[in-house]
Amino acid sequence: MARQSAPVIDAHASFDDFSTLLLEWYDRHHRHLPWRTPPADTRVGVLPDPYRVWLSEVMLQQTTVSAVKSYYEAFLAAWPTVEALAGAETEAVMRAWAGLGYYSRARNLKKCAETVAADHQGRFPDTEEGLKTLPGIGDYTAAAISAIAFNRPAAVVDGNVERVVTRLLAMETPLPDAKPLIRAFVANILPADRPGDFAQAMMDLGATICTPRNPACVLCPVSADCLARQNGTAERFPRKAPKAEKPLRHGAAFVARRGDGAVFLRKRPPEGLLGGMTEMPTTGWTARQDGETDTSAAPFPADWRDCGTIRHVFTHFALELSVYRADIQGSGETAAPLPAGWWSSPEELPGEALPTVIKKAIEAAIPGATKKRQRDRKTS
DNA sequence: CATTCGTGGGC
DNA sequence: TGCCCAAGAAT
Repeated sequence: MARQSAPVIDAHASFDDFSTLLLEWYDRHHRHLPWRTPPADTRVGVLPDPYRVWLSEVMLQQTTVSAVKSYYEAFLAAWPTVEALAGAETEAVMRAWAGLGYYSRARNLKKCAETVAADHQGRFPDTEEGLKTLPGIGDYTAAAISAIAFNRPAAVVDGNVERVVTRLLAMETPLPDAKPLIRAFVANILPADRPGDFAQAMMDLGATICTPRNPACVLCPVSADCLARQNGTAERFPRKAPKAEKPLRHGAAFVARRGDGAVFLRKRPPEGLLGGMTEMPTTGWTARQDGETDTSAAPFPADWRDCGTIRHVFTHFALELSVYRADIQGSGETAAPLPAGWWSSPEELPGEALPTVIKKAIEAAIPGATKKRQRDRKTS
């Protein structure tokens, strides 16, 4: 829209001091994060390990900093280099990723490490174009790695930057249509000397000052440049296309417990929802509830007992899962042959590649079963 | 290009 | 409680 391109051009001149003010703020108020090299170091040419930048950026895709921290530390301890990760077992990576969500990221992480180790001598490409050829690295992550790990002038646009820029310009164009305009604006104001710090400064500003609700405009280093601030409409940006409503799906899950406490598990298909992760036998999750028990869909005949229903909300649908438990006598022999899978002992179960929704279902059937064993509580 | 992909926290 | 959101990518 012509109406939107004009402000971007005008902005270039009037936002001349923007980067200076933002970087001065970042030098004093930047967040301290495990994967970050502080500006005192980057300013003298000390850059972070690209492997660590990549690992953190993939984990941070649609995921909060607080959720990522412990996973990042665990991955770095288990696999300190891209070669180490390339040599890991995929199943070990899936177990370590369990609970973080968006599990295709874990498989792509492993594939990417293998490619970098085998085809790039263990070194990540330094250009956006080169990085984007790798699995799991898209527009944002390629720009972020190029800027942060190699200090190249890439326009890094994530959700934070979208919010900051649409407010600065009071941009009426809704997302995602506004994305090219935002990228062009960022490319125009990008400081040639500190592109990595600039990218992180924009994200820190969005995360700590220019927040979705109740932005702290009074503390903002660039509030004088902000059109939404002048209009008192910061919270109205960014504008977004209306979202589709979430359908409700139903299903049933079957927790078979052996005499020694082991639980029967299987692996989900490698692609799609919770791809490659571990679960107990379940029905499909599109079946309509008919008011009758679902035990006719059980993986084998047994005395299936109703353990209630759990609810779980995914990105694009909600799930009501009926949970059943059967106690199998002896060492797991059933009236019918078992489907593909394995028995997981009480010691192994907490470390399996169990998504959160599956853990919730197991907990409904066997309280405490997925929790890592705690030391005996002393009655102090 | 619209849809498909998790989860936990904040209000 | 329900809705929004978080350093998006793949198809």
